[in-house]
Amino acid sequence: MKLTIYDIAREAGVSATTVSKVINNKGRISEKTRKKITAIIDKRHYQPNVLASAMKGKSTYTIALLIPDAANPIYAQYLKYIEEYGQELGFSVVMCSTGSDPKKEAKHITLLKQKRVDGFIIASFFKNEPVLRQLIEEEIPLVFIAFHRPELPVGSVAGDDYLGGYVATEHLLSLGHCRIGIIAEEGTASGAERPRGYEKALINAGIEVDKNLVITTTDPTIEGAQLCARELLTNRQRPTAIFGCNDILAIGAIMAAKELGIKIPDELSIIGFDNAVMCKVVEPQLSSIDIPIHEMGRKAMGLLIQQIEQKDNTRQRISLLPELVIRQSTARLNERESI
Amino acid sequence: MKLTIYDIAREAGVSATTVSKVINNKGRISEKTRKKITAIIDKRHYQPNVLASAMKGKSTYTIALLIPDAANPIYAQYLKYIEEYGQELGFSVVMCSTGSDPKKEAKHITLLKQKRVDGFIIASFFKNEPVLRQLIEEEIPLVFIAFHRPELPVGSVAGDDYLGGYVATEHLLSLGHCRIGIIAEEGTASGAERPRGYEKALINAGIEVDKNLVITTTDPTIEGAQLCARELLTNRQRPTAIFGCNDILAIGAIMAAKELGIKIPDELSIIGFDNAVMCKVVEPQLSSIDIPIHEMGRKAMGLLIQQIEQKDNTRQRISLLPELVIRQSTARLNERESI
DNA sequence: GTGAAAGCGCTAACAC
DNA sequence: GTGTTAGCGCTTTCAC
Repeated sequence: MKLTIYDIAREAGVSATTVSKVINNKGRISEKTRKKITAIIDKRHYQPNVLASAMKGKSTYTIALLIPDAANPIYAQYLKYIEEYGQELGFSVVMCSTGSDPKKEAKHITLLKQKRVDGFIIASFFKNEPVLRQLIEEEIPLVFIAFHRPELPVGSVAGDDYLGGYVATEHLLSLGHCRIGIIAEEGTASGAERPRGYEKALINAGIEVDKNLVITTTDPTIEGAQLCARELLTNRQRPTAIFGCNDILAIGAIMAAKELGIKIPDELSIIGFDNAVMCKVVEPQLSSIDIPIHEMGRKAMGLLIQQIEQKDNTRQRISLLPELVIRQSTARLNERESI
Repeated sequence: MKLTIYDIAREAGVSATTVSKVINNKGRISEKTRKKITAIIDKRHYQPNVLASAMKGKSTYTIALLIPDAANPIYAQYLKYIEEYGQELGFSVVMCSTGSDPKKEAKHITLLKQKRVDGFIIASFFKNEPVLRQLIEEEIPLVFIAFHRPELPVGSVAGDDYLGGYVATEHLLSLGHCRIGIIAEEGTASGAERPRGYEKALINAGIEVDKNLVITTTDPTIEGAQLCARELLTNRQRPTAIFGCNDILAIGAIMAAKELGIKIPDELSIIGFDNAVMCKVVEPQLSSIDIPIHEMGRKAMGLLIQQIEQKDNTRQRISLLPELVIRQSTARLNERESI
């Protein structure tokens, strides 16, 4: 703890400068002194103080990840993979749960700027526009994950939510379903794109979008979705399929169907989105749209590091392709039942 | 970014010291200069450089949380609540996934010591004993969450796993089950305590522990547990109840039962541990043992902050009481079936 | 090849 | 009440 570069220098009979050069592989050092110094460093378990070197303009090798809710399994996965890649590169990641609250967002950003983190990854969305613009203006390395903001000069990587919504709906369509309900989540970026894909797929199939079949909820929990689904399923003309814009929403729909004695998939097909672990656990197992989260996490971290290290100005927008995963919750429309 | 305390001092026509004192509420400053200085700080959006003040021996207001796997929903919850409380107190938390790998553990600790984090919270367990002892020796603030190490002078907060195992087993016993299988996880702290509770409950009930009914797995996934459960259920004399030492393990058992056409809870009762969200999603809904994770997270953070701020030496060991949550996967033993 | 000196932005004695 | 000075541990010219 109290061991400094001077202690090492003294023991090696050289100056602190020389030791610093050895540590950072800079300048010309004779093989002999280099060996001697590294030997002493090892012996004493000397570890340079990152704070001090950061003070001299070097990086802190720390980045911040802002996510709405760390306990949400999907976000937890982003965190995992971002951290995993960061670790390989020698970066630490500080995790910030914002609870989607603009005040907390601002508080975190302020604090972390004071701590001189090298950059930020913002997941899913960000409400505090002024703070965001400030970040961009100050040219602090910044990357979005799980959403795009095409109008902003910020790199981003996300699953293609629009396409995912399209694919999910098309799957249902291909099974003969025409009356397809959708439960969407309000206020998130994906909450807008996925329904757009849904609408597009319907229109392409020559089906008019029925507003009675579209529900948007502000309570994206199983219970909240269950409520929505109940509404959908007690319609005079109930849908034969439901697209839940994420797996939680879809599971809420499964719950509602069970409650109402509606058989899945015989009388009702349900598809989710995200392909979370839960899909394999519910009964029936939930068909879903898989997003390559691992790849997203690494790509986002990669983008950020690029900005940090090379002062690189290219801002990429990366969309990763979703994939349909068919399980037991979707089936061909049973003509007799559909009446 | 480039605004320093000197810029503020100059603008206010005072010295940097005075500004520093205002910021830290130290020494005597006239109300007039204080007002003037704070006004300028606000106007210029000046934010002190935490690195620089940390260099002068102050804290970094950053702590590290080491967990085996960030994507595990249970750990993600610890993270969430620790971060939440930390934030209230002005602390950032850097998240480290160790993958239970001693090398990674060491790498993280080394790096974070270089970054002068104020302290560490280690979750679930820690393999690298030498590194751990080093940490203790250096008197770096340290707290364990989700496990105890009574022989070490380290504060810790955990659910009472022993009691939890006892309660789970007793619940099964009270329903008339005598042949109770258990699927445990190898290598974790809770992986040892929960089975101990199970054994104690059996012994108290006058039932001998049958080693054929105890399985320990190194693969704590649904699939891994499914394998174990299959083994248990294809025994010549199969158990009438299974205690999964965590919910994932219990869900694996549910899967195995379904696969073998064994009805739950009519022919087989299953209980899990942790009371994760998944319990409500599986069919039948899983009885489980609830651990007050929120409280654990806050208590752990509180313990750590105490050590950091007050150089407090009392090392508390806090055990939080688990609670039985009965759902649909456990039922009274059907005498006819039990033969 | 190596070292002396200056300074990153801040705080803590210790004057005044 | 306020300022001067020194220094945290490191890196970086620039001189030798």
